[in-house]
This record gives sequence, structure tokens and C-alpha cells, in this order.
Amino acid sequence: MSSPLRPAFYDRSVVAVARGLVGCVLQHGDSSGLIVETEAYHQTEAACHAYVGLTARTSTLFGAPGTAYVYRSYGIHALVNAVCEGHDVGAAVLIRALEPLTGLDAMRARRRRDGLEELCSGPGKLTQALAIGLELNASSLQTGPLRVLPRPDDRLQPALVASERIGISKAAELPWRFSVAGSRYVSRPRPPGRAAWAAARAASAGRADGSTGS
DNA sequence: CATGGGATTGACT
DNA sequence: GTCAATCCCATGC
Repeated sequence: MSSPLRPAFYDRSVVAVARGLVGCVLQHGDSSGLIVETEAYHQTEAACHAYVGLTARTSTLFGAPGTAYVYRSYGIHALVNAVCEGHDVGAAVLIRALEPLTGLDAMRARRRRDGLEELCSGPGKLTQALAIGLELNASSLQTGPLRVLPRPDDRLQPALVASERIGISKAAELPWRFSVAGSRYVSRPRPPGRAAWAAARAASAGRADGSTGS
């Protein structure tokens, strides 16, 4: 058993945290999954809720690093983020997809679906699968009940693909979506696969676009 | 106080 | 591919 990531992990550039969280584990009760897709949001770009400044809705985003920011999307879904960077900086990593690890039957019951790839392959799906509701907004990701654990020892560091964020209209060009290359558990639309990623990387060798793994 | 726009999903054509 | 469901809240009159 490893202990949850501490606030210092989140007290870094939100893009660095978004990359670092891929491969870690999100756990709530008996259910957990490996994070395979994230997106970074920062107050300096218009797609971030914190762009409008400090309001009742965004107050969590300006709170302590390592806090959960949970909000309702499209009136229906709860989406979960990890608050990053220092106090007074509005930034967070949206957790978009998980590879289911434990508590599979409970996830299947909550999702009313059986297929492993249908349980957590989207930001609204994974909150339903793990029973993450708005009541967890502003809770600590270190002390729980919702926790983020380090990458399991038996897991290799995943190769990452960087692509554009999903479902936004502003600042859509930033390549701040990070996913495990070739994973079957990422959300739609799928980012470029590992082969396409390697080809694109070779074609633009030398260009700094934050798309490499490591 | 009224309005409109979402960091989505699933059902249907 | 298209579209409705459904709620919070920021914005504007």
C-alpha cells in the first residue's frame, strides 16, 4: 500500500502535474482506476473556469493544491479535477479517463454497463463509476475520502500523447490533453495512437510542443 | 430577475 | 452524425 500524493506534488505548473498524474491511481472506497487521460486548465487561458476570477463557483480552484474541484457539467454530470499550483492561483487538472482496477462490480452496477472499456472512458463516466459527487468538492485528495495514489510499482511509466483539449471553444489550440499512447480506456474522440504519435514526432523533430513521454 | 452557455453522454437517424 | 436531457452560475438588463 502506498500513501496518497501530498500537496507538494500539485504545487507545480499545472501542465507538469497533468503529465505526472497519468499513471497514478484515483481511488474512492473500494473502487479505483489508473489515470490514463488528463487535461490542464489555468486561469490565464479562457477555457479555465478560473479565467473569470474568484467567484462562488471558482473559489475551490483558488484553494490549496491537492484539493478536489468537482462541478456539474451540462446539468447532468459531475467532473473531477485536482487543484494545482499555489494558493491564489486558479489552476486544475481535469481527470478524463481511468483504466478500471478494483471494485469492478460496483462500477458496473453504478454505470449499468458491463464492458471494462465503458466504465470510466470519459470524465462523466468515471465519476459515476466511482460514485464521485458534488459533495466531494473542496475535499482533500490526500486525506480522502477521494484519494490519488502514486503510480503502482508494477506499472511502467506510460508513454504520453499530447493533443488538444476536448469540448471547449476558447483556447482550444493548446495541446494540454495528455493520454496514455494507445490505451483502450481513453475517452472519445481518441487522441492519435502510438504509431501516429511516433510518426508525427519524427516529422516535427526538434519542435518543442510538450508531446514527449519520459 | 431572465437568459444563455457549457471541461458530456447515450439514444437515435 | 445529430440531438435532447438538465442544472449551476456568470452576465446583462
